[in-house]
Amino acid sequence: MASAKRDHLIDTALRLFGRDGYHAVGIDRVIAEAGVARMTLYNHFKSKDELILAVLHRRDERFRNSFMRQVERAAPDPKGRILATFDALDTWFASDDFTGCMFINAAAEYSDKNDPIHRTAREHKDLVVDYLRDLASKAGAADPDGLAAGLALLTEGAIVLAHVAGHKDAARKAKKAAEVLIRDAGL
Amino acid sequence: MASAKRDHLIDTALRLFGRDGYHAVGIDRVIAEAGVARMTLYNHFKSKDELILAVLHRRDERFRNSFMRQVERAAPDPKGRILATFDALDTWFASDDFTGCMFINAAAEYSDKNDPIHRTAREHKDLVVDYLRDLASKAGAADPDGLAAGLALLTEGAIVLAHVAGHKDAARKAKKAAEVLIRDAGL
DNA sequence: GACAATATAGACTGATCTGTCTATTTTTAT
DNA sequence: ATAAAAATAGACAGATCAGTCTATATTGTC
Repeated sequence: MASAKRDHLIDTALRLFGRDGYHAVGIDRVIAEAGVARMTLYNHFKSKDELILAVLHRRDERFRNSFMRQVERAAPDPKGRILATFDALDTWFASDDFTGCMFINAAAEYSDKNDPIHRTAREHKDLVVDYLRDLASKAGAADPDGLAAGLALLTEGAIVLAHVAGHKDAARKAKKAAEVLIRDAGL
Repeated sequence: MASAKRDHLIDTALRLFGRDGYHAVGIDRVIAEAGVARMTLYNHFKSKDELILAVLHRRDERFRNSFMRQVERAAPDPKGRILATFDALDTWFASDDFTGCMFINAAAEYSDKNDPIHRTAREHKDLVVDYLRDLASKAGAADPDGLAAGLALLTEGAIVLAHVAGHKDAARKAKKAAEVLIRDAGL
């Protein structure tokens, strides 16, 4: 299953889909940029949709191994980690190749809720909420579900305003609002 | 400029682009669904991109004449109107044809910040923030900019979680968080 | 070195894409 | 009624789309 070519194809497709979208990027461009033969792609993936799914899974995996780890490195305590979440967002938004969230963008292009691509996007967002709920719970919030919901709203809102509206300070604004919610939760 | 055919084309395209996305919907499908000749479309719009821009402008206009008016009808005072914003969101999310925000989705497919389509999406989001800032200011918030930013984050976050994650209660959760921010702003 | 697995280039299908052109018909306004 | 404007159907161009097939070449493994 795992192979160097397959890996390289996923990485290339991730970059292209992330920048230009899923429908706008054709198979031809993926294989050209990857420097790989057409049949190599189709030997590793049954279809373009399968490639997109592999891309989203890799993105999700990177989120866990990069974003989450960054938060965990930044602070030892749950409350500190909640706040560090918004610092990590800020870093992400500031990167040159920031083109929004691949899952939000995927759901935009595949609006059918039963489409595996949309479903994968949903699963990722549920993971984010679960992560925040876990932190809220460990931090001893009065209502962990409520706090997690508020934090998730601020997180997703920040991604949208940073990408769509170009608000460079979206993460910092979100952090300030998060501090209010955290205080309200008794922390 | 204005004509019945042109109007009908914009409405049809709005429905199709809104449901299936911008790249996924071709000119052929727009004219077929609109029951209009090919050249009729190209006589009214120079290109597909021009049609998309017309669609976004109509969507923005409908937002002002529908969403904003709904909020203004719901409450006479600024604070009440801020809260009514989230009720209006809730109604929107509950509609059968809810497929997310056309501006967020447009920015997803046209990530180049200088693309007129992306720019139009940005302008719409700025309008939303301006509207919330006006309400926050009139309500007498200590820091209208800060409150407006927080409310905008909750608004956009709710749209994303309702669409991508299918969270039916996103608007109500956002309203609860908004109440906390409003209280913190001294209202 | 031999064998099997993997990758290669590129032709090919059939569909779809945006946009142009023409020749004819319908609508509108005077 | 007549002239001008708008809409029509449909062919056409040239590009691109996803996906299949084949025949050759390059790998990696024992």
